[in-house]
Amino acid sequence: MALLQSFEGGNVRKLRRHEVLRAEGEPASGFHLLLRGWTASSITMANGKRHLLKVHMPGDMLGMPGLAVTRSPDTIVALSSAVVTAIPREGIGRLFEVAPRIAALLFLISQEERIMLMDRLAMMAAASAIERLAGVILQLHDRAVRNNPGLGTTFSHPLTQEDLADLAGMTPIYANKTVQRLREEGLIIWERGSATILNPEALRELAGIPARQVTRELGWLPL
Amino acid sequence: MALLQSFEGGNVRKLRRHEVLRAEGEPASGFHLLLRGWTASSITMANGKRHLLKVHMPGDMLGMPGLAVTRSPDTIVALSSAVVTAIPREGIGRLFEVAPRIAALLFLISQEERIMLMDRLAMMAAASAIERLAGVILQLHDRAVRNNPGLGTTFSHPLTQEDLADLAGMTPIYANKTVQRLREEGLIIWERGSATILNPEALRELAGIPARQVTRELGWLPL
DNA sequence: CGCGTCTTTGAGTCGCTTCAATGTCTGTGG
DNA sequence: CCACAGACATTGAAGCGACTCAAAGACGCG
Repeated sequence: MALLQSFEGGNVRKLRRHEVLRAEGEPASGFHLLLRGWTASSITMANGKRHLLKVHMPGDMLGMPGLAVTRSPDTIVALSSAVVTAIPREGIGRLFEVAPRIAALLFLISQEERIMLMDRLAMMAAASAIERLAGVILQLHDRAVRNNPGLGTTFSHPLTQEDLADLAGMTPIYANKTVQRLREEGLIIWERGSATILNPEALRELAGIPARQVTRELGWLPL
Repeated sequence: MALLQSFEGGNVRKLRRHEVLRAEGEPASGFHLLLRGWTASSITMANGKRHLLKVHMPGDMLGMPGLAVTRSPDTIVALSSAVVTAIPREGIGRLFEVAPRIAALLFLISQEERIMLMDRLAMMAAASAIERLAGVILQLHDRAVRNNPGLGTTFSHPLTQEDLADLAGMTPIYANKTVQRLREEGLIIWERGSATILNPEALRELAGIPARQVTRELGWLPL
């Protein structure tokens, strides 16, 4: 990450909540690193419905898939006030030349991202509303913990219930009713600004997708 | 692709239809290259429902995301009789050392895969059954064309309507009814073994996600 | 020719959406 | 410090899209 930042040109940008960093269809020739705050990647369909693909937390790389296509496939929007730094694609090119191990790690991170998308895809396509919502909240917590080891079962977030609905693929009204069901069953606490996982095991079983464990054995990577 | 094959040890394997190459949860220390036939990647959830994440066609790399985790996240199953060749992860490691440009191209392919998953995710979460099915069939055709430029609007496939249902996230019964709606509206022909896109524009508009164009400008990659 | 796989059809039910309205919080200006 | 406005959360009722259950037809393979 520090190495990546060394390729930037001090190109830091501050975003206010709801401000768009990059819209679908715009040409894009690089990606961004999220330094502070939360952002999200979304796709708006021809039928007008919006879906939040992923929520980004500090340390995440934004807009990487856009490197492969001429026009940005997704819209990147700030969920809270946020700070990002732009990284030109030439930085990635250099990385593959001078730091093959880092490049390979970046490759592995992309595979992890694929797995997260695969899990979300399976859930959205084959799970009920309450299962989907359980999965979404669980994934948020998992990622909050990963970015901040030592975090307990409570994490803070800037999400509205409408954001949650767009993440879980349902109506805000039904998201509200489903949150209440999860509350009544003693699985979570959900309030403005923060959430708590009360029963991680039950929640994960409800979500229906197992926790993934990242490979630690990396001897096959270049040095 | 030829370079990748040079890393294999003649480790070719033939699969019969419905045979599983690699099941969810199994440890896996490499990936595969599909030489002939079609396979698919699927996830089965705790509630028992199966979802087909992606259909693979000859030339596709199978099980790449598994490199990042200790246990295979998905099940790879043959949709027709198929031939694959195993590629150990050490091959990938070497690639990043000796062929940075190829490694970078592999990285870009992973980003394309991410975009395909993002599109599918948005569709499954935010589109109606007929829109989802239109999108699925369109993506199959797009990929068939990409693997075989010069192909017209008809492509052959080994998919049953149940496979189609698992791809589009719906019941086989409803998939059947939805296929018939698409037929009645003159958008497609769907029969055992082959399919034809009758009205690509209308189908794409129905699907609600624009066609993506791959970057041709690759000057920023290492040589 | 017959059996298994796949496709098609119909009826009843339920999960989720839509529409409409009320209640509650948060920040901001007077 | 209070009043107000806008954003967000909550509630209820009606409607529809997709599922479930059940059964019959068609295809293709041995």
